[in-house]
Amino acid sequence: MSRIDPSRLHKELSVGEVAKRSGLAVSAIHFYEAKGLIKSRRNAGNQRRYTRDVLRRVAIIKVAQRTGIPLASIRDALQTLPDERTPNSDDWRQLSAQWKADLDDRIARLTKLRDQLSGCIGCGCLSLDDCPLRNPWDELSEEGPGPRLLDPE
Amino acid sequence: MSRIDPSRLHKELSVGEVAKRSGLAVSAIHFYEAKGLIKSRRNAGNQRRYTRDVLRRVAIIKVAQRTGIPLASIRDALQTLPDERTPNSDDWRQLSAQWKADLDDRIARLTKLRDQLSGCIGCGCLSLDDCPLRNPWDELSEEGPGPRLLDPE
DNA sequence: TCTTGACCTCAAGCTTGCTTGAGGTTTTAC
DNA sequence: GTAAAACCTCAAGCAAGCTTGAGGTCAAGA
Repeated sequence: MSRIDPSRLHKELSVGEVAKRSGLAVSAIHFYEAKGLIKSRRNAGNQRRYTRDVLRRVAIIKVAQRTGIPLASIRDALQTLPDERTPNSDDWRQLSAQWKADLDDRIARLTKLRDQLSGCIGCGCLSLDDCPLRNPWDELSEEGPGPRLLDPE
Repeated sequence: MSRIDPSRLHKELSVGEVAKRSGLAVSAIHFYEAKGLIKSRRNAGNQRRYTRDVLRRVAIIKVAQRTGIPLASIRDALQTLPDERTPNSDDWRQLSAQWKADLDDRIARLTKLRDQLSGCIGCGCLSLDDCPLRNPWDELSEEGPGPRLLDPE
């Protein structure tokens, strides 16, 4: 009775298909695989074949990236998922809760910075040693451009 | 009557002194100069000598960096200041107002992302095409790691 | 005077997240 | 059966924001 063609439903995906469906470049998918964020099997001709759960994984990766999480951390998080299993909503709940906490933190720090900036606009206190903007020691180093190696440890 | 020694007050600063007082590495100061964010004159022995306003400029640079503004933009902003003038509080007002707007924007986008994340935690909708997290087209690309070249144009 | 320590100029390296290109194989469509 | 499209593997490149190193000069103190 099913109108769904099982051969189509269970077909593995080539990189090109994953790329199209995920909106990523093929090279990015190769890259993610090289970095251990996703996996594939190879067919007889050594071409990558993906199971459909890769689409969900990629979606998760993209969301996490938007929150500012570096790929290495995303990889670690994804590795907490049982291997080769399509991430289910419990998995997603866990990951997203963690990432939401990170986001909350980043938002809080940016907001604090903004408020200090507002308070300091025009005050000229940037020259004073007690200006809050010049003494950011109560804030973790921002995620933006800058030297990670110098992050407070 | 002044107890302040003018020779000390008007002394130019060496890179090392700027580094110590600003908390930056000497190499970073060289780098900023190479990138046109700050300037120096050279003494007879070709060593850099800075006027004290460099400290304020550096402070401004650091604040701007914390907001996530790239160095090139900071340089452009600083170049709107009359050359060789110590930035005063009017200058600062202008710059910081602009940067505050940027910050507001970034915060807004992160907040929206967080709210979507909250709404989606556990919903499993990451697999659906109409999940708000999978359709971020109403948000500008985040400032975090990721391909700038693919930013929506 | 002489010895450090601070300074100088390149050039190259590092990290993150990919892209691009070269040179070659496989799959697919006609 | 063949040509084009898609795929493969490296290697190198790019951007940002610096750091590190090499090789050499300058300045300040004993």
